[in-house]
Amino acid sequence: MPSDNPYYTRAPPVPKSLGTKDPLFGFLPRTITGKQVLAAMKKILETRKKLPVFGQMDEFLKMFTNNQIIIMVGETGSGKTTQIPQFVCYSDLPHLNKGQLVACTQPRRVAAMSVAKRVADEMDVSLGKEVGYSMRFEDMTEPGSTFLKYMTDGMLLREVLNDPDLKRYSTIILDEAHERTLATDILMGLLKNLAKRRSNLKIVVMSATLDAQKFQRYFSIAGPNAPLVKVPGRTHPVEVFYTLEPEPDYVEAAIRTVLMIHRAEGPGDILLFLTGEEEIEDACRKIKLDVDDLVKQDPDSVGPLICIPLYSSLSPEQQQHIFDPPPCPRTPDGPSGRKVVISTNIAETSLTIDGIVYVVDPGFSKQTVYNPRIRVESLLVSPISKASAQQRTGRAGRTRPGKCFRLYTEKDFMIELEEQTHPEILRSNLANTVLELAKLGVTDLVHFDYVDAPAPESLMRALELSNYLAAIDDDGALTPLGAIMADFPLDPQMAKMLIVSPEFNCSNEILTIVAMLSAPNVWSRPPNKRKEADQAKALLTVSDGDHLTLMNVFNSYMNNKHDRQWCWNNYLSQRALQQAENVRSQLQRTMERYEIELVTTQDERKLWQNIRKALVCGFFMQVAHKEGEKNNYLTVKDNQGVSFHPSSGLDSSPEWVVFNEFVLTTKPYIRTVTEVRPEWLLEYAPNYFDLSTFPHGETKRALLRVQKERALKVDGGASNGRNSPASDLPAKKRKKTAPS
DNA sequence: AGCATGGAT
Repeated sequence: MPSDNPYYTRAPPVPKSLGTKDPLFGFLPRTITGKQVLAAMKKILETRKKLPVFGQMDEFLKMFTNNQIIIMVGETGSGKTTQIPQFVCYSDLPHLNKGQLVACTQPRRVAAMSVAKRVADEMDVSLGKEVGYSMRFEDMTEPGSTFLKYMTDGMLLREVLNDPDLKRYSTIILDEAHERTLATDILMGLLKNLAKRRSNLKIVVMSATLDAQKFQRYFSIAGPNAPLVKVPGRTHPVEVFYTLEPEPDYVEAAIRTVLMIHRAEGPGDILLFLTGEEEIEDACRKIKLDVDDLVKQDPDSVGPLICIPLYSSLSPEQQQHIFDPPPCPRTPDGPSGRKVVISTNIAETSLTIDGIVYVVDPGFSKQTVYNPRIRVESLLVSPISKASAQQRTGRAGRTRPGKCFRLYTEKDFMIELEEQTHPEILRSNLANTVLELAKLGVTDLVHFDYVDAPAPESLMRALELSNYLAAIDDDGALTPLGAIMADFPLDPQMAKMLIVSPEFNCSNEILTIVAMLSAPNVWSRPPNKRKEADQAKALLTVSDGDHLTLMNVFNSYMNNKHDRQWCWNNYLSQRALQQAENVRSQLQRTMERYEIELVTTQDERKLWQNIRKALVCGFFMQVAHKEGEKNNYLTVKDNQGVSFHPSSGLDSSPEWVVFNEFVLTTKPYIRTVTEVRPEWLLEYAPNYFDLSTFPHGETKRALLRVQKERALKVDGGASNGRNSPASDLPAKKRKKTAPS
């Protein structure tokens, strides 16, 4: 996406770091001497020179000069992320060619931003000018000036959709390729292909050691293997301990281990990996109680200890606590204090905590698994891979030699753990990916040159969905509607619903609902304030459907002028609501590009009905039908038994509902549920609800009854007989009447 | 009846 596009906002400059590591630390304006400046320059250069990768500059540049694609392997602390892109700039000299850029992708936003800042400092240029970064909602680049751009991998993937040749880039560096994010995997496939078309494009793939061979073989376009540059890391040794027997209860074992370390090991902070919010908060409470007991028994030998939880739904301010210093000894010469950070796998890659000397690794994490047969993504607690275990271990050796306690046997590590975590492309719903590839003209999705090919069944499921949504025709080619859908940063169901919503005179409302569904959960429910939070939620609930409740929350937030206190009083996350507002305006700009009108219906009852009709146009494959008297529902066609998620505010138990997602936690649940009428299913999704091919059962019988009633009505002249909007492009100019 | 990662657009 070009940076001169008004679609993106410029973020305020990142404030200069005041840390003691900053080469300008202690500098006071208008008092600087030449000696100070030289010292700062020397300091920057010396830090760079100490990086292992610096010694291999010449080797890298030779390899880079002579090859189009190279693989670069560097462990943590090698300096590859900050240095290699600079080396490439010295080689490419992109600033001589106006508008030319070197890009370096990162899987995470924070990394793109902080690395760009560091590199701007090293090159002595200002961030956002010569060196910049680009990610969703934040473009810190200047067209014409920026020649080195750090960006998220998803951002570059978006950019390819509109400029398949990526002509502005002289070199593209894919960093952290071993993480195998969906976006990086697709980019690898596309870039391998693009390299054949653009001989002047260079590609550098940077990864951890284990995967190098795989990438070398995959990118072997000029020989049996793509050339490799290998740089050692710079970390401290970590001693690894295993349990002798498998631990039946890993949380209990983890707590025991933390206490053991606290009593018996020397100073240094602890990092414990658990799987989720509840488990973490629980462990924090238990450890605190146990330590209090220990201190009571033996105050002279047990130091104070603080527990700090870390998971993604905490606010950035709360996350900052991981950098708090450990507590002071209770008496000047008493036993030293210790900090325990209890974290999800967010601390495995995304956040580094200095001062960690001990890691406790029970060997589990929550992972999404996709089951294409029932079209369901679910979160499961699963054993981690060897690569993950090593990554966790490494977190103990950032500042000095450390210890890692693995709560499983060495035999289990050797035999039971997989080498690598399965790449995301093998574990995901590919609906978005299929549209993106189709937009790039990839028609044979099964034979696309993937690093790891997804299961054909996953692709078939995604193609089937796209076809029912009329985004892809029966020959697998993208329809004009599909081309528009691919441009929205949304799941195809939501894109479809948004694009057809002007037909129902409710695009204004659907835009809000889609934005809310794309944002993080807005409801906060603190464990000690559950009742109050539920009461506050009840006041904002619209009993006709959870989608309408989401809309109501957003509108109330706007009516209350984004008030912080109002959010707080109503147990709502202001961060999530702000995010929804951001998404909403981004989507609105995309709508404007395609002249999709923003319209509404005045009559409130009609409006709600229209909204539900638009929902059906996108989510007709996610419909459940009530079976029997109680809260028992069966999903249509798949016949999966489901219940409403406890968070649902829908109280009337209607016969037919659409749902936004299926979640498998303690039970199969459907979350965010709204009542719909069965005749809409037949009218707006006739292909999917073709009863002649429908599985037999109560659902089919109910639909047949509806069909019969409809036929009678048509004879009475109630239907206007026009085409269903579910298969059409939106009409640009429409009458302001809602369809009957 | 009982709310469950983390990353991206």
